[in-house]
Amino acid sequence: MTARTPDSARDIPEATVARLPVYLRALIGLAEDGTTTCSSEELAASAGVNSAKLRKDLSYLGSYGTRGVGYDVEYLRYQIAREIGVTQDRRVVIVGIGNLGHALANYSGFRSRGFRVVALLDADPARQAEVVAGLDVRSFDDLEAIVAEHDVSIGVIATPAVAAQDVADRMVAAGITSILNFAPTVLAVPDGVDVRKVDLSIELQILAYHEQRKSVAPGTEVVS
Amino acid sequence: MTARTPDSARDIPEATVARLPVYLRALIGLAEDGTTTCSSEELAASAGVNSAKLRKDLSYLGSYGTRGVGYDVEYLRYQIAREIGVTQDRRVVIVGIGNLGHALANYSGFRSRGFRVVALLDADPARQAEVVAGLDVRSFDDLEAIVAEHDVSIGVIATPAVAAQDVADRMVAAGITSILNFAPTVLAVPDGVDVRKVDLSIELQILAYHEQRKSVAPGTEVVS
DNA sequence: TATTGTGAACCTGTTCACAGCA
DNA sequence: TGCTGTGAACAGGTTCACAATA
Repeated sequence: MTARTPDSARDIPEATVARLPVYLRALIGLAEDGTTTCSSEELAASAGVNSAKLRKDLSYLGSYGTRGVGYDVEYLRYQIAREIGVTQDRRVVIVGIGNLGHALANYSGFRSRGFRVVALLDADPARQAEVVAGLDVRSFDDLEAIVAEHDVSIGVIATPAVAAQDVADRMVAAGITSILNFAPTVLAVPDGVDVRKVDLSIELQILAYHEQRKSVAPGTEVVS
Repeated sequence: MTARTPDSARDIPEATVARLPVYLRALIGLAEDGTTTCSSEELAASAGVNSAKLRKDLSYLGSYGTRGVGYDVEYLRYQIAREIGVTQDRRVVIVGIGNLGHALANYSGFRSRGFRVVALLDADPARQAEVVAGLDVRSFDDLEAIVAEHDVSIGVIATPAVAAQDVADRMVAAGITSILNFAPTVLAVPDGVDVRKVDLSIELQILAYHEQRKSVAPGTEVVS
């Protein structure tokens, strides 16, 4: 008597959602190698997880495998792509076309995964003369018009930290509900807006912590 | 009778370690604003977490606050910096000087947080003519010599996916035990080597998943 | 009195181990 | 027989609520 959608189970755990793109990439790799069927063990190895976790994750989507055989690579690939929602194109704007913005604009992984960069924006008029990755760099003031015109669903912030909150506020006001933030700052946004952050210096500091602990000889911690 | 180190408690949970750099940044911001003391509530707000979590996290480091008063900003800042290990400089090499490698080499957050980029390496001889961020781009073959000479502790991989595993293998062989991987691929490394990955297209796909679910009207999931 | 530090309860995520099935 | 799918046990992380205390 449990209510279900016809085509996809609800309530996929967040940790599973974060791994689905990894599985998708692994499946694309297997398909390119000509593999048509794979076991949970093989796919898990390609994705860098253990097979129990993989099977548990896939079980939240449905039963797409065959007992005693494994998974059909193309079929599972399609099912995961549909679940993530990368079967339809998503429009992206990038704000802040410095070094990082350049790199993001030129990143080929966007196109190949259903994301289309429709505009590059920068507040600095000097940068607005440039053409990057085949797109004119436009004024940040055009944000609202561009979001409305292209039905933009994701905003990428690659500005300095000091500008990031203002950019986020403007994005939210313009109707964007998903933000990927590369600026090293905490963003405040209303409920219903998703923010994910990518923070280089935090990643380095986490590595530094573990590095520091490695250099201490094991057993040293016991003290009188 | 529990054994302890004199200067720092062991076994800090991984989730806490990942937040310490955020607290550190928040404290630096407060210090710049001239704040000398703050409550867990204030610091938590700056860091974008709730105060119970903040206090629990800090409790793993020791008792650095004063009941009824709060935390001394400078003192806590130093304690967290020491715990993370950013009080001593760490040497970094970046391999793969394309768009992203350029951006990383020019990123100012490195220096300000105790990380020093000592070399930029690329396998493409055409790129080895360049000077980026004041450093010559050198041949990837120089990796071992550079790691030995500068006591490099962290390697950053910003190459295409296809080259990343080879680069990681060479880094590990050269003695690097911490890797930050920007290439969209799963790296296999021996035990004792830490890898953290930053993957733009995975972040976008996670956002796309949530975006897709927002566009479905709530309550739609109940069927027949 | 105001705020920290923390046991206990709760929740989320992972792993185990095996029943179910092609 | 071999591999998936999953309940149950376990581990890790978060939140609550209050005792400890400057």
